[in-house]
Amino acid sequence: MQTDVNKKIPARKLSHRDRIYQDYLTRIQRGEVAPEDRLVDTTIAASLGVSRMPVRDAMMRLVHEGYLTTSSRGFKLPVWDKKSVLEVFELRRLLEPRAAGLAVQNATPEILDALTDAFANAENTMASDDIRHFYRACEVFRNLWLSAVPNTQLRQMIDRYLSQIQAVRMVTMGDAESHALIVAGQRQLLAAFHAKDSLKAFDCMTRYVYDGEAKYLERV
Amino acid sequence: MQTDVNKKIPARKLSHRDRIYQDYLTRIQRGEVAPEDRLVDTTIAASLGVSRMPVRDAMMRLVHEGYLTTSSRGFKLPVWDKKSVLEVFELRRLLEPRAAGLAVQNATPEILDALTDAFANAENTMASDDIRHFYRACEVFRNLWLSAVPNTQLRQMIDRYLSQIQAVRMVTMGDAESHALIVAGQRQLLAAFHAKDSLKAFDCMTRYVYDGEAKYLERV
DNA sequence: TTGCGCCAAACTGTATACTGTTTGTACGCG
DNA sequence: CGCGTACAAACAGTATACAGTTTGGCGCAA
Repeated sequence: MQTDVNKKIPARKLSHRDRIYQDYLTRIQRGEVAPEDRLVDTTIAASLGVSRMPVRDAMMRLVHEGYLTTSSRGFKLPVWDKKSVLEVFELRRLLEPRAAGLAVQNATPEILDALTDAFANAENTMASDDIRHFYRACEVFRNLWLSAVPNTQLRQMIDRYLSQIQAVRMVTMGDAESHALIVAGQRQLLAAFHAKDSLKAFDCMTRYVYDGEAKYLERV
Repeated sequence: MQTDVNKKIPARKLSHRDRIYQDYLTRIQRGEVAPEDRLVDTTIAASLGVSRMPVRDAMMRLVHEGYLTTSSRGFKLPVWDKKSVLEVFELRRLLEPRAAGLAVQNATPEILDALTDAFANAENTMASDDIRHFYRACEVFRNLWLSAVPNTQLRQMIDRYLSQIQAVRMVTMGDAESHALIVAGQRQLLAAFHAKDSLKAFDCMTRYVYDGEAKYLERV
């Protein structure tokens, strides 16, 4: 099919496979894929006007990274049982406080400013009707402080499991109480960043994760 | 080509892709792939009597998991710079002490026995001429106590980065001093397991990782 | 109506082919 | 002898085809 649309531009480095991977990764991370959706490579390929192979490659990569599962009838979102979610909370308690502390030590003024803006945005959209919008603001805030973590390996690990438990976060995102908790945690973390207080960042990240776990346990 | 050798046996669940993946994963983990080796899908496919696709799938999976890199001329082992290695040591300090503590609490008598045997094996082969043999014994010991970690997510994370820095471990495995350090660490950990002392396991794992890092820094 | 089995469609895994790109090399020009 | 260029081979990405397997539904019988 039409694979040679714009071959003249050498800046076009990304292959179909990588673009499809990125596309569906962000879709999954944004919660735009429903648990009942069945992602079938042939269907997606037809809709994109490419062959099955690059779609298949992208889907299988997502499977290996834990974002999808393959169940002999299309790719689907994995179901996270309570045990796995609690295990991830334990991981978060181990990694994120340290990451926050390191990020504080490493944050540039630009990141600080961006973080301040992102927090204001999240705070404003907290009471918004559109939960999705609030969620996106939180995502921006998180990605910002994570970008200041100098330990690349650590950052990638956090990135990985955080987006995997996306569906779970949607669950606890339902009520206003959780929103207030999240924004309060962000506020404290932001204060720690401004104060260059890495220990405070460590502590408030610890509390933040614990609070999140408690909220999750409240709602099953 | 011959894909239908033994289709009658329904237990034969593994696809070519998965078998090739497993095969090369263990080869990489065992250090049987040299840094200068170039793994080319067509060549491997020809040698295995299968088509390029399953080999390619397996290689790309290994790439995405960090075991290989794709450099426009075959797949090769990734080069780990000092910074990345130190970052992984930081990760290990965060995760492995906790994992060891949990493993102690969760270890069954069978695992304890196996661990004792594995330690004896490692101790015996320490002075052996065959470094590879000693290394394998250490691998067995490590996999054993890791198998007792109840937190699956945590275990998988440790598994992932540990085998990635395989090449690095080969570096520090060179001298007898390191061997003694490793065996001493294993002895203490084993004692903690027998004493059901999870805090001791936590502490001695912490020291073990620190010692490993120091040894690495000695040898650049 | 319910249970059983069969069949067609859906889907996965693999094979093969083709295209575009990169790399190594050898030849020609300076 | 050095340097650039062009050509061939190697290799990655994608397309297409096909076989084997699973699934869901339909018909038939109890």
